[in-house]
Amino acid sequence: MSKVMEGAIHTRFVARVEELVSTIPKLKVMTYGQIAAMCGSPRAARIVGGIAHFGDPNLPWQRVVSKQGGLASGYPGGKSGHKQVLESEGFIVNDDFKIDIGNHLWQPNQQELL
DNA sequence: CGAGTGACCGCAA
DNA sequence: ATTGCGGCCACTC
Repeated sequence: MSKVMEGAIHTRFVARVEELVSTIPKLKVMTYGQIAAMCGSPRAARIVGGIAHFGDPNLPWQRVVSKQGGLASGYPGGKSGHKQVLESEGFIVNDDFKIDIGNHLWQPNQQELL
């Protein structure tokens, strides 16, 4: 993977992604593609994944999932670890390591709409 | 400039 | 429904 995130280098894109992730409230999740789109690159979901792996560990990366609600294989402890973290936050994780994003999906825009 | 990387996404069979 | 494959894009060397 590009060593962008490994070196914890803050590029424009990375900064936006991290900032966005930091705004995800509890019991809410965002998809990689969604995040990428909001950061200006709808097709850069993979990049977001890379940032998730090597980005700021203080951020709630556990609230970032795939579009199908699938957990992250690269999460510390694997999907199992990811699952436990989510469950500890109150999420309901299936045996398939998936969550119901339809029920938890967070859309920052709705913040303004309120 | 060209090639390689990946916690993804979407389409085809 | 599941599996496989290719494209994708920000970034580095």
